[in-house]
Amino acid sequence: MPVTLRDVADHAGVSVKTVSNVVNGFRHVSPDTRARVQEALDRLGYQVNLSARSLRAGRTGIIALAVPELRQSSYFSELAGAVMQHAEERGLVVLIEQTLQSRQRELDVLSGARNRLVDGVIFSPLELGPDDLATAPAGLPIVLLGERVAAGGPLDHVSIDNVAAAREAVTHLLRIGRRRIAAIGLHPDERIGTAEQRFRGYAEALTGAGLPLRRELLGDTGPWHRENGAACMRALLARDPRPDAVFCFNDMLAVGALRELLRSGVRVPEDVALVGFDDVEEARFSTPSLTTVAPDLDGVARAAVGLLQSRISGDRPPGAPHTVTRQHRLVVRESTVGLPRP
Amino acid sequence: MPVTLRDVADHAGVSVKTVSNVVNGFRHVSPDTRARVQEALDRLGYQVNLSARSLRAGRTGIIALAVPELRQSSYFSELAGAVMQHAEERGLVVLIEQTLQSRQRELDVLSGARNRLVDGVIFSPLELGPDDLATAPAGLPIVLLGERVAAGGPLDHVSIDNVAAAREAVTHLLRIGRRRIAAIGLHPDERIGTAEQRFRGYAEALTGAGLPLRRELLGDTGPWHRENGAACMRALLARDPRPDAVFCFNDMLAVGALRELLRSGVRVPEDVALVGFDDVEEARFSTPSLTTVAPDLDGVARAAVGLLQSRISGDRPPGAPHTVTRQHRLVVRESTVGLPRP
DNA sequence: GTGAAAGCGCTAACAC
DNA sequence: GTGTTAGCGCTTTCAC
Repeated sequence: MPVTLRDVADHAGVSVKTVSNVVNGFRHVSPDTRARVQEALDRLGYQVNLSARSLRAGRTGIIALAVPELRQSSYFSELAGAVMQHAEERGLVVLIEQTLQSRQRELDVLSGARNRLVDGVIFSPLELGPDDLATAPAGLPIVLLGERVAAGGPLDHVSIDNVAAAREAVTHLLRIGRRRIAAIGLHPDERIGTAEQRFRGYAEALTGAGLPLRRELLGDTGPWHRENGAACMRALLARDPRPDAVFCFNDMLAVGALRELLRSGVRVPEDVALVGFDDVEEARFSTPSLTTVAPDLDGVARAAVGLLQSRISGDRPPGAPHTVTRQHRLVVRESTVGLPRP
Repeated sequence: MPVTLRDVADHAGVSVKTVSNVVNGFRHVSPDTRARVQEALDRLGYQVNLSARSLRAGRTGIIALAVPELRQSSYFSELAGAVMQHAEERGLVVLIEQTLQSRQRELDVLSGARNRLVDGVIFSPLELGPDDLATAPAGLPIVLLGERVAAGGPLDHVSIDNVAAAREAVTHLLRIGRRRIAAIGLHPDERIGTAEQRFRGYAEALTGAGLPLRRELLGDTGPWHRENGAACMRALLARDPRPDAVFCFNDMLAVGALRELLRSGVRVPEDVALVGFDDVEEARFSTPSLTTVAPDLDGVARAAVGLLQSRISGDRPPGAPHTVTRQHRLVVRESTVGLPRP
């Protein structure tokens, strides 16, 4: 049987209000009373009932993080770790929600149908576009991550400059002399979203160098998982011309592509250079290690939690959405420049 | 302003109770009333207030999953994904808690101090031992994962047979002719826990083959992260005798060790064979791919959620702890047997 | 089949 | 400085 304020009050011979004051560190309590109450608190092992407090306060202190999935995408688990860390610093706990490539599940996140006891949501959508945002009720604070929904929409938004980052990645490949640069990770049915932006950066870099976009070098995939990277690489290797470099839209695809290249006896980077995106830990430890775009993950997480909390606390009333763009940098490793010459 | 049952009741011209009946699918409501209420529900966009329902019910439908961290250990993020999936099938949501190698944080998990609005906890401890379990209040259902707290303790417990699994892994190395088999991941200060059990299996396999335990082949590490695997491997390579095989206590260590071996020009598996533990996705995609012990992760997750729910629902009153041991199998890949002969 | 009322545990408002 | 009271939104008796 849980111990209530009432129980403690009875034991200490005071009112519930006084116990509440002590529990919440209210200043104006006589030392004598405070001591007596504290003793009763300890003896009975009182713990606040957060459901009751939440009901009263209209808040739970829980925020949701809605991501596609944790199992096959290291980026999202690293992101989750970062978000949890920054949330904790602000006294929030995080409830993670997997949307699992389901449009319906993403809509549920937006409407709050799935989690009605969270104060707000940090949401990395995969399926939804700007039109769907109309269904977001004004009541639930939402911060968007990633590029699925373009900046300028009705919601707060944190991202990096994906177009510029992709352009830099491909420019690096051009600079080391590659000309048949393939891309892996295209989602041709999408007009918006991260895939589209990274493709745009890729296309801009090629065009800027006076190179054509070649259909044979464009690798469509489903979800950005390792096995899809491998399958896509296999398809590219069978085509003519063979690429001499590959820009993968995330590191999972790159890891899969790398596996396939090495399995086929293709040398990396001598025959084919490889660039990924996200800079997950795994990229530092593959052989060859992976050149990749490193987003400021902690900056993204911190900004997202901060924006969300400013909405929850009411510091920023609904409307006037903010867009935060965090830094990124290209981390050059062995998959493009090879081992350091001894 | 959130819509309450009261609001809906007023709009539909019925009592709060009737609306509640409709919301909860109570059978004995006349079709006519039900339709009118439903219409009001839809029109006003009613959503239940879960804080209120939780306060009333004494339950929140949230369970916590307390793990060391998500960012550097793929195993725990894959585990988290699996737990979330099985929890959802049972109508529960999961709040993830990182204990970050902190003894105090683990104690807080146990006492429920950190999360007092969860109905129960699935807990994978790293720092705590059996003695600490005394501090677990009977009120909060807890299911333990892993071997930190030996079976037979006061709490429900789900794991695999780590000793047997480690023995099989090392026996495989013996069978392919290795004799100087090193181990990476020892925590020499610990008397219990996963490291101890995997070491025990390692030792049993060697002893069973009539081989001595050699101090030079034992690699102590801190946390089981990639960089520690690399550092530990570097140390082992500098010693005499050089190992001809390495059993890493998890896949992160193995990935780090592999990186270091390849960097040093050591051929895997020809010069040094490598075995990991956990079978994270990354192990399938490294080159060479990693021989590793695959625990029945879904089985573990399902059992943990099931045990926890049976405690929460009261199906199993406090006491009479269950221990569930799930299967494992050794997945043989290139890091021990090389590429398949064409 | 439907309604009235009590109360889950807490905190804010107000009295003393 | 401390106590009393009302009420957050819901579900659960118990009447009708």
